[in-house]
Order: sequence, then structure tokens, then C-alpha cells
Amino acid sequence: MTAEPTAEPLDRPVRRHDPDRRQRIVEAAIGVIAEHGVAGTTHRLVAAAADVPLGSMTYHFTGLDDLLAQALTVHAERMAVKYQAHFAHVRTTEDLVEAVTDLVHGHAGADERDWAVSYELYLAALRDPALRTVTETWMRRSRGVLEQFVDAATARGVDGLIEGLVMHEVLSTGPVSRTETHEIIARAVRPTTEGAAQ
Amino acid sequence: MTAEPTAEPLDRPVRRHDPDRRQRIVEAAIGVIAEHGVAGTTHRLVAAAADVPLGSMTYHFTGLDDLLAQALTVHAERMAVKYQAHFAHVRTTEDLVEAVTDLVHGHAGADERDWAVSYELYLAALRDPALRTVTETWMRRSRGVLEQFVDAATARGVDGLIEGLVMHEVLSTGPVSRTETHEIIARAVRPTTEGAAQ
Amino acid sequence: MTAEPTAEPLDRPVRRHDPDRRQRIVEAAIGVIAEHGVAGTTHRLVAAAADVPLGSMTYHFTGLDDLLAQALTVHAERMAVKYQAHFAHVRTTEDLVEAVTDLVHGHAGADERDWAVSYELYLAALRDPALRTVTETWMRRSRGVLEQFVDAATARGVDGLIEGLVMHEVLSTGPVSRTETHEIIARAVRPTTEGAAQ
Amino acid sequence: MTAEPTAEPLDRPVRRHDPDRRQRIVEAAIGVIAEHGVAGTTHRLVAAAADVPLGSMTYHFTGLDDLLAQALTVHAERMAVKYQAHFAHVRTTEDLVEAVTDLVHGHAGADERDWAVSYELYLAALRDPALRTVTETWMRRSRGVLEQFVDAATARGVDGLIEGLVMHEVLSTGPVSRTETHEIIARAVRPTTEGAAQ
DNA sequence: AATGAATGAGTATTCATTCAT
DNA sequence: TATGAATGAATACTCATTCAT
Repeated sequence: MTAEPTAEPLDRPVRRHDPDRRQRIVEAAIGVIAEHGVAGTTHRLVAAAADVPLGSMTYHFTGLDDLLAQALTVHAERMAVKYQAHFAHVRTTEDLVEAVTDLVHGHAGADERDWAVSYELYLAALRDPALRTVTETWMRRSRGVLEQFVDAATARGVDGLIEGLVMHEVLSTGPVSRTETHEIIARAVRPTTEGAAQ
Repeated sequence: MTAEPTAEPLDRPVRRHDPDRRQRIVEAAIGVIAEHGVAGTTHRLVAAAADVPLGSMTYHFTGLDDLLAQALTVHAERMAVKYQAHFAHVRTTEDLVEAVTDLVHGHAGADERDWAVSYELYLAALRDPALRTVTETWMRRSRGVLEQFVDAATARGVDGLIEGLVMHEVLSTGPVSRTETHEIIARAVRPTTEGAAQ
Repeated sequence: MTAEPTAEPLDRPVRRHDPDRRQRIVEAAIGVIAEHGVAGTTHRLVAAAADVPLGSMTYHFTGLDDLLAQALTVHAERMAVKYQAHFAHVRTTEDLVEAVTDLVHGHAGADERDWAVSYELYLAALRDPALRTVTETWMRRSRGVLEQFVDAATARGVDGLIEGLVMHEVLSTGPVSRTETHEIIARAVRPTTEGAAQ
Repeated sequence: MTAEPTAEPLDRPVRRHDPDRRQRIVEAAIGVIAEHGVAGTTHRLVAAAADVPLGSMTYHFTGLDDLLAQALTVHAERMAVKYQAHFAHVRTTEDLVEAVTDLVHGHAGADERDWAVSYELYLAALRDPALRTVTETWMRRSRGVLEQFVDAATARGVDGLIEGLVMHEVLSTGPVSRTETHEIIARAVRPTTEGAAQ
């Protein structure tokens, strides 16, 4: 579009040496998945996003599946780290409830794009057994984080609750009451021994 | 090669008058989505599954998107009906806890295929605003069912919990303790006042 | 290249109805194989030769292999017919020797292109078992034709001799003596019972 | 990921001084041609077979055509040597008939792989004039060997017969009678004068 | 009203070759 | 001298959609 008076390097400066290319392609792929979904991710789109020629795609990756798997794996690891970091300063049960509430309301460093990619991973894992290890590792890590503060059963409940509430929040169009979320979560983190609580 | 003068073509009986064809195509589409995902659904696959000629696809539907939207809508309505039916006989709070536990553990008339299609719908709705009305209607109906037994906030919590637990169940490879699920759900359905009372 | 004052049908007249297309593609494929070899045969080349759009290739044939197999099969059948016709008027042993000599010297209705395609078929059959049936049928028919005039062993010898002499003729750059060929063949068609001949 | 300070890279021993590399690549190329055909031979396959880096290919050869030509030339020379050696001990006419029969029945030190490569060469020569010199030299040498025992015309006949019988043997799936082959060849090697005498 | 042949834009992928290191 | 990353042209193939019949 912009006029280029000199004839030579038409649109892309030659970049024969580019050590981080592989990594940049993976990053670009995550972005493309966020925007177009796994199904809409093509070599062409990723190549354009990473500003590399098309041939680089299959040079650095066995194929599109390989690239997608690597991108989703990196994303999952990144999400797990965010999750962990989000709970790093939790001390009391009330801290935990607050942290979970924040997480559901989008204050955990993960935006809607991140969740969209995560759901893409879930769906892909549903059909591709190779991706199951990625989702399982992630789920195990999430539970592990929660189990620092509550027992295993409660951790599973809270983890499921987070999953469902976030999904409904992402899919809903209207606003959601933070107070209500707080109350819902508070019930889930009560000590297992019901009798003791009453 | 040799002419066959007798009778009709063997493999596909001529279907001169076929009033349910449209509906049959939609059913076939749901099946194809379950098996191949929305991304893997093509006119050809659906036509083969419904045993109709390829030309029928764009004759009865404006395009693939149209067909997919109709199939996902039918599926969502069907799931909502199952959901409603599953809670039809609930009377007490304990009934409710049992019903939700059953639902999470796959005894609600919905199998993994159904959930797979549902997740396909979620993901599609994430990118296609036209499908949001479908998911919203479904969510509203689910909450409505639960609100017959508990207050709105609790309903939202239970609904989210169901969503998350089912998703984790579908994605997990190991078995899940039913007793644990029961306990988790029991906490979520306690009347709101109790939580506030402490 | 030629100026077209009217805006509409740019370069290819629309040809929506074209009943013999399949057949025309096969013919074109044979021509392309003759010119570029099996290895050099591409969908694009054949489509251009048949004057059909690229999409027609995989609409009418499962894939390139399918097309190649069909083209080679048609060629083999055609060659067998030529072979048979070439010996139709043979009555005496001398007729036979003359006919074979003619065949080796290129007067059997088959030109170098035909032989080139045949060798392509041989080589393809060497690697693709599915094509073996084609070459075997052809060989059986050739022998059958010769066995009308001589015993089976002699037929095998003459058939082999034809094969080798034609191949060397096709590969050689210099001229070959017809008298010599005649003499070589005459020996091969002598009656099997050596004692009787002397 | 973790740095390995000790020793050398494990999988490919560093080959600092490697004077036979060129030759090894040519050998590897012959093997790849035998297995995948000329059309299926790629730089990558040959490099892997020779266990040399991809860059070696175009470093040692001007291009793939160059490599193929050299490989086919080496193969032809090798075949000619085998041919010559196979007839080294022939003294009488009966020796010759026996030797040729052995050759057709696969006892000449050349297996089916060798013939496959030879046919690849023939076909390549059909389209590439540069390879014609290779096939012509080979043919001239074969005839020369036979002309040690019989006159030129007979040599041409026997050479053609060998070519054809071997090709049919390679392409056929059933067994072939050795006695029959012997008889066929015996007729071809009779002195020319006999044929003329009748 | 219904269909199957036709089409072209788009897809993943391969690979000979180039070139900076 | 030797190499492995890089590249772009070319490949087979898929498929939603169109349209003459």
C-alpha cells in the first residue's frame, strides 16, 4: 500500500538469520487460535502473523497438527503459571474465596482471549488423545494449587466451580453480580466436616 | 456396464415424496457434528449420513452455516428438555442433590456424544453472535429448572458447578468418586441464609 | 493474449454440460504420460491438456493414482488390440516372421510414444501391485495371439524377443538392419522339435 | 534442554575428514533409486541414506539431476561388469546357452533391485538424451561380450532375447520353466548359416 | 422441484535450491 | 570447507457453492 520508491526489497526484508523464529511462530499460532479458533487456524494465517514465509511452517513443524499441539501446550503451561501466581499470596480461607472470585470476574491476568484458547484446547483434547496429557497436566496442577488450602474433595469442587462459572461468564452477555459469586464460592470452600461447621 | 432393464436402481430407493427430508438432514448433521466436530462437518458427510443427494443440502438450507445453526439449535432444545425431565421428580433438597449427582455421573439421558456437541455449540457461540441466543436460552432454561427448588444465586452456583464437573469428568481419564461429587453438590445447594448465618 | 472487446467470457467458454469429460481426461492423461512420463504427470498438466478446470480432476477420479491407473489400463487394452490386429492376416509361418519383423520396425500401428507409455506402465507395475494385473493381462493376450501360430514355448520366446528388440530399437540412436531382424526372428519361430527340422 | 558439557553429539559422529563422502552419496542414491524409483528420489532421502547433512547434496553435486546421472552411470558400469564376468568362463556354444539361461533365471549376480534400477535408467534415457550415451555404452558392451562367441546378428538377437525374457520374468508373478528358457535360447544361438541353410 | 456435474478458491505439504554462518 | 536454516514455487487434494438439466 505504501509507495516504495526503490525497486528492490519489495515487501519483506530478507531475514535469513532469525534464531527465535520457531518460538515466534508458536506465539503467532496462539494468537491466531485465539482469533480464529483451532479450526480456522491455517499455515497461511500463522505465517502472516509471524511474518515468516509459508515454507517456514513445515520446516519447523511436522505439520499443522504438530504446530497446534505445541501452541496449545505452551498456552496451557502459561495458564497454569498464571493460575499459580494468582493464588500465591493466599493465606486465609477468606483470601482464597476472594482470589477465586477475582479469577471468575476476570482479574487473574487471563482475559477472554486466553479462555477462548483454553476452550479450543478442551475441544481439541476431546477428539485428540495426544492432547489429553496437556489438559490432564493442567487440571492436576490447578487442583494442586487449591489443595494447598483445602482438602482434595473441596479442591475438586472449587476447581469445577471455577470452570463452570468462568465458562458461563464468558458465554453470557449480561453482567454478573460479584457479591453473588463471592457467596457461591464461600459455600464451596467450607470445611468438609459439616457437623463441625454448624 | 451391462444394462439392467428390470426394476429400480438398487442402492438408493427413489424417494419421490419425502416430506421429512429437511428434518432428517438436521438429525444427520447433529450426528456428524458429534463425530467430526463443527469444523469437520461438510455437506458431503451430512448428505451421506442422511442418504440424500448432495444437491439437497443447498436446496433445503441457504448454506452450511445455516444447517449448522439449525442443528445446534435443535440439539440445545433437546438437551434442555432432557435437563428439565431429569429434575421432574425432584421434591426435597436431597432429591435435588441426588439428581445433580446423577447428572454429573452421566445418568441424565445424555451421553458423551451429547456433551461433545454441546461443547461444539459453546465454542461456536463464542465466535458467532447469532448462536449466543441459543446458548443464552439454554442457560436461562437450566437456571429456571433449578430455581424451582433453590434461590437464584444458588441456582447459578449449582448450574456452574454442573457445567464444570461434567466438563472435567468428560475430559478426565480416571474414575471419579460419586460420594465426593455428592458431598460437593450438597454444599452448593444449602440455603443461602446458612452461609450468611455464620 | 488476443484482445477481447466484450467484458464477459474471459478465456474459457463455460462448459457446464460435457458428457464425455471423464473419457477426454483419460485420453489427455495418456498423452501427458507419453510426453512427460508417469512421474511428470500432474493434475495441472492433464487438466490443461483436456481443457477442463483443475477441480474436474478429483471430481471424476479418486486421485492422481486412480487417473494414472485408468489411463495406463486403457493404453494397455488399446495396445493389445493393435497387437491382435497386426497378426490378424497371418496364415503361414513366413507371414508370422514378416509380421513380427514389421512390428519390431515400427509398422504395427504403434509409434514410439505408445512404447514409451508402455514402458512407463512396466515401471509403474514394478512398484504398484495393482498395475500387475494390467501387465499380466496384456502379456497373456500377446502370448495368446502368438499361440494361434506356434506352440506355447515358442510363443514365449517370440514374445520376449519382440519385447527386447523393440526396447533396444527404441533406445538405440542408429539404424537397425531389417534383414538382420528378419533372420533373428526366423530362428525363433522354428518348430520346437529340433530333430525334425534338420 | 539441559546442556551436555561432556563429549560429542551422540547420534551423528562428527566426520571431519571424509574423503569418500561423494562416493558414499552416489551409492546411497543407487539404493534410493532401487527403492523409490528415480521419480521418488529426493535430496532428503539420499542424504538420510548416506548419513550426511542435506547441505552436502548440493555441495558435492550441481543438482539432483547431476546426482541421478552419476548414480545411474555407476550402476550401468557395474551391471556391464557383472555381465562380462558372467560370461568369462564360457567356452562352447552349450556353455553360452547355459550362461544365458542362468542369467535369465537370476543367477548372474544381479537381483531384482538391480533390474529395477536398470529399467529406471532406460526410462530416464528415453527422455534425457544425456543418458543415452550411458545406455548405448552398456548395450555396446553387452553385444561385445556376446560377439566373442557368436556373430554380430546372433549377438543382437540373444541380447534382445535376454532383455525381453528378463523383463517378462521380473514382471510375471508365476514361475517360469527353466527347460523352456533353455530351449528358447538354444534356438537363438545356432550359427547363422544353419538358418540360411534351410 | 430436485439433482448431480461442475468449478475455483483455498488447504496442507514437499522439496530443490540458496545462502549466512 | 561445510552446513543447516530458510524459501517459494509447485504439488495433490477438498469442498461450499452454482447451475443446466
